[in-house]
Amino acid sequence: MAARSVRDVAQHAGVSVGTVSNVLNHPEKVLPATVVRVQESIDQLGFIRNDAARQLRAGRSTTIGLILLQASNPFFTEVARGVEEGASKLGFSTLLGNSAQSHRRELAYLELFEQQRVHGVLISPVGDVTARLDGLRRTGIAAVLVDRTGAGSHTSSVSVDDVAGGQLAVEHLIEQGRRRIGFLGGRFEFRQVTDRLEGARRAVAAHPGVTLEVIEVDTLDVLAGRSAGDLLRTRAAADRPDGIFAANDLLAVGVLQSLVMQGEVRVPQDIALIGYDDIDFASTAVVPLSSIRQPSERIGATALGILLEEAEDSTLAPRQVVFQPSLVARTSTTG
Amino acid sequence: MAARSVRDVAQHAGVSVGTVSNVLNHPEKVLPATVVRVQESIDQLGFIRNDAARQLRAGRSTTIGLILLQASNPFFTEVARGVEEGASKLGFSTLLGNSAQSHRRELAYLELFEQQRVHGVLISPVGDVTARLDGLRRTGIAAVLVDRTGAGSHTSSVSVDDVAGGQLAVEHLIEQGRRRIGFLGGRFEFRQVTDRLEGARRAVAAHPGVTLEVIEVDTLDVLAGRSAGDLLRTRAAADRPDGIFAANDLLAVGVLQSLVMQGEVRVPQDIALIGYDDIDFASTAVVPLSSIRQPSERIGATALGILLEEAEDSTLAPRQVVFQPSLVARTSTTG
DNA sequence: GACTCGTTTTGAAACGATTCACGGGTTCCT
DNA sequence: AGGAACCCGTGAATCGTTTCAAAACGAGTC
Repeated sequence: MAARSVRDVAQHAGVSVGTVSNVLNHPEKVLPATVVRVQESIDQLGFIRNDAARQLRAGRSTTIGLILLQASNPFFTEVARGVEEGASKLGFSTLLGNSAQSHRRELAYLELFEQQRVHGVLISPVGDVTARLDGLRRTGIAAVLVDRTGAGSHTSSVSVDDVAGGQLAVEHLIEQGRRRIGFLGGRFEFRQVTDRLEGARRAVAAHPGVTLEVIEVDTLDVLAGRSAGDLLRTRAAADRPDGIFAANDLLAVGVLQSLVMQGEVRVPQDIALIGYDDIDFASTAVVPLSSIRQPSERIGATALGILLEEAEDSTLAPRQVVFQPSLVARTSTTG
Repeated sequence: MAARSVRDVAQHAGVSVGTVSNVLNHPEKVLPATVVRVQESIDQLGFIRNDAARQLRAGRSTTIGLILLQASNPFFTEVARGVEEGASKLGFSTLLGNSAQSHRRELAYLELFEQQRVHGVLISPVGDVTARLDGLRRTGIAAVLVDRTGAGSHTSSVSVDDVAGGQLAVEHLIEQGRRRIGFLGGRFEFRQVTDRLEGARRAVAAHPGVTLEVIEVDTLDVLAGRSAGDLLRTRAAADRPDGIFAANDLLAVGVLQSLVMQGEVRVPQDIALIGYDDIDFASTAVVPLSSIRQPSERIGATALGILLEEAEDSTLAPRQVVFQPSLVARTSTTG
């Protein structure tokens, strides 16, 4: 019942509403004694600012809208954490939406965020949202793409160089003396996957005598990895790869289970194995798994930074930040 | 720049602002022809409702505040998904806060949510927030506890019966013929852990001849499980448990790796193993892991339901809903 | 033509915080 | 003493939406 307003506080403290507002927002403009008196009234009445009224006046909120492609993916969870921490430090809150790879849901969130007049939008898009984002910008809402390059559009972006990641992985395998590289992956409609393969291709091309075999799977999970591993085990040792680069860690863990469980193939002695993403489970796998690590939290924090700058000054030229992934070498490649 | 308001739309369509508002909220009260005309103006101008103004008028928002104990924990992620999906279906949005087990952050979120005049608050609390929640309720903001019982307070709650879960796990081991049960766990300051142990105790007590050994670990992760497994392996077969109940799946996976990797101890022939939580990795472990499953999404959805009811009618008596966990039997216990 | 009903639309009054042009008061300078 | 400069505080106007009493209109009835 007790929803106190500035008016109540003003009355209680014997000042005008304007003064109460100034105590809240520009205390330096108010006589210290008055500040104290008003503050006491605020505490006594349990007054809490009504954010809706603030926003209405201000024209926009202090909330950042964040739309994730897939909330269950640890990579995005970490990106979100980076955003959230940075935002709360600066007094912004975060409204989180999970598009779950649905373009429809993604658009619904954009509409919701526009209704809320959010301060800005961070999005790892499913479909083509450039037009929609341009529309937002016209109404004064900045937007930044996450984990996708915005090259060619008016939108800034923060992404990771997956080609470099693939190259890093395969070059590491080659350095460990491997000559018959296998790329394990699938769902080539995802840019991430094709980029990683492209990186693998480049690494192989730079080293004469090294061959690349592409082993396609239907999904990027543990079970798919395990069946791929089962298949590899049936081959003659000379006929199978001596180094495998899996498009993600789940696949790699599956392969690992299949190879190691039977004791026939040793990792890394017979086959060196490297994954991608460096999920928590990579380091605790039966054989600690080498992987490629993306600076997920930094991606989120950086995207937030750019977003806030553009929210202040909409004339800034769009920027495309591309982070470089890094190699995490563990037993599965180094022995 | 172009932030159209109802006034703009009204002018463009040649009607009054009241009519525009009615088209938006009570279209049945407006002549169909007028609805069409107004709708066209809305589309042409690209008008988007200002939510802040709506909320200001309505007195509260259509946002649900959700405060999670630990966003990185899959259990809470799933709870959040349950809340989020239910909410968006009903036209509510979700504001997500991660207290990360910090009481300070938890309080900060509560304050933020009160400023936002959220429709209601769902919280898995760190510290004692009952007083704060009572305060919220007095200002018309409902609150429901998640994954913690609110017995004795004015607050409704939705939780899981961890005692029953522990009992279920150990009874399952006993049914499989195991007589020397080991409970693997630690951090006994967490109610969850002690409850699960209590459940194990009860199951053992109900079966004469069955013994229970508590094996304490410092953390609840894979590495701790692995060292515990290493320790067990050094014991004589007759002297070690023939059935192990781990306080969570991470521990269980660690034990599994240690036991199975050396080939000395077979799971489940020599030692049957069951975990808790049924995380994704349980089913894809080297030996598919039996586990206790909590209906996480349903917890979230149920909590949301109660919250919305209480938000409509604040005189409702608080309810304490306790869900029963279920057994997921896999190879690690059944062979 | 005057009347009543019922339907549709109108427009002003909220909601609560912020802003800003203004007024009253003091200090300091000339 | 007159006035400029400054400091504090005031209160009405504003943001955009919803609501609701009242007005406008049309159709039907006597």
